[in-house]
Amino acid sequence: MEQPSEFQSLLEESSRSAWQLYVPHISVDCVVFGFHEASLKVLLLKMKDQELWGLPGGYMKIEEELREAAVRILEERTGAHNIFLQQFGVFSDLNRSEGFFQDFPDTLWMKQRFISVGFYALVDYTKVQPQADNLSSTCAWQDINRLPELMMDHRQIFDEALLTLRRQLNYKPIGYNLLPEEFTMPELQKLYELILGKKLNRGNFYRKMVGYDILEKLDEPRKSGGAYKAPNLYKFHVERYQTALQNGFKEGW
Amino acid sequence: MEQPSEFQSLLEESSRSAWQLYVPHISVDCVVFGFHEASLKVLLLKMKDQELWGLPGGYMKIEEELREAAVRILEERTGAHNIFLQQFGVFSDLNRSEGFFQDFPDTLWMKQRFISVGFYALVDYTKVQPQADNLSSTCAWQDINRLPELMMDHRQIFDEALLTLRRQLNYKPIGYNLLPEEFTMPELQKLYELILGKKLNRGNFYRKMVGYDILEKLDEPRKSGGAYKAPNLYKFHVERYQTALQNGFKEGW
DNA sequence: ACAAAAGTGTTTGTAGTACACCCATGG
DNA sequence: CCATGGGTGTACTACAAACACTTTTGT
Repeated sequence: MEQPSEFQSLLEESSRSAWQLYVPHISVDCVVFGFHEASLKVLLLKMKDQELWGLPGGYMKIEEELREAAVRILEERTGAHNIFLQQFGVFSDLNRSEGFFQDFPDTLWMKQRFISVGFYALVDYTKVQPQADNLSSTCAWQDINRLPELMMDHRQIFDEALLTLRRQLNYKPIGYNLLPEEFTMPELQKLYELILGKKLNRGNFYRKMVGYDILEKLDEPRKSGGAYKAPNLYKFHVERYQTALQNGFKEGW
Repeated sequence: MEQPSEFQSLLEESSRSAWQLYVPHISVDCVVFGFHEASLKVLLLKMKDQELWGLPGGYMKIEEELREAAVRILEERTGAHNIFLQQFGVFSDLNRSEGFFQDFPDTLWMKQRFISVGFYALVDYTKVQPQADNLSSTCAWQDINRLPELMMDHRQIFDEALLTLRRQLNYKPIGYNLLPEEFTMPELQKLYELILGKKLNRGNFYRKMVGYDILEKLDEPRKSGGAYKAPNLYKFHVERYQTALQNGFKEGW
């Protein structure tokens, strides 16, 4: 008999309390988007003793609702509060975790069949302190265009999240949640371009954003240590932002 | 001690086999839309011994995926095959079934906490034979504008389904699944108006539909037993329909 | 001078909305 | 003739897309 790996010992330890704490068969996976240095990032965990990365996830406590579980998981992983969360799909393939757990004992909590509910989250990169959990060695931001290989069906979950984010760009408070309090117009445009995966015309974008009447221009431009003209700073006018979102920026028919 | 009601006996009977057959804590609820006599209908079940109605639903078998479970449930309730199914949300409130089952014994399968995944379905009214299940006395179509009181959170589930249907009207094969093989332009327009809850301009609707290039006009008009001019019959050109849907009829940005 | 940012103008094309007109046809 | 259905014309509006010009500002 081989020695169980350290990873397996950890799984077994978490497993013991899990049976009491959580509702079986149901899990939550979160796709956390952040925006930094002109690129769109996702928060990933590198599993201990494994080359694979995974999405932050967890289980639903007996007395919890799904969304509460997602909030709790995200607060543990990011330290941030008031995170924008949106459910986007359920993943129930029979064999979705088969490959990953096949070498581990059947009594593990994690080896049950799980139906996973996907949430995507939008966070202010500057407010997040990525924290690994007890099964992972690292928690880090990764560029969405250069993702490492992901465990189980997490790649599919990520793709679905990004697709949903794209579709909801016109209707949901997306800039508001991904940008710091104060930001510049080029930053906002870059963010939109990254989400949509294509260039947008600057002049048109400017007019459109100003036209929505949800931005407040601040008096002072960014005190740039860099070169060239300092860009104007903006912040969202929260109240008008909320009401604009009620109607949606636009809809069909 | 009171006698257990007939309804309770039935619950207890179903309960016994359920523990072996199904994955606990996970259920499926279906909002089945049909179109008939110029109104939009939903398939509902009237619970035995109860005044309340409920959505057709069920549980996921051990070796089943969620969608397969929904398909099975719908085939049992409607007799129809190849039903268009779309997942639209997860309902996980802690107390979502509390009120309904409070007078029944705690050992009942149904009294567990369930996380319910909502699917909406679009069916050809003429192909459906509503079938009650063993807990319900009636399975019947109800006008969406005159729904009876629904059990648990089924009203909320229905509302969410209708909202999703409305939003997806431009992107998904909605007319195709709700109408019989052959239909007239006024019928198609009426369907759209019912889903959207508002009148549409006839001329514009006609041009738009013809412009999508997914309809085939048939040689013969409807041999109307009624009065006035016989309307033209159309059917969907399945192939062009599918490709048009790939792209979506329209998108933002 | 240069490069980035800001603001505005113009043109073209497409799509939705509203209204109106004419024809066809079955009773 | 009338009510319904079919098909088209047209004008107004909104918006997107592409492009261009100007001005401001920090190094």
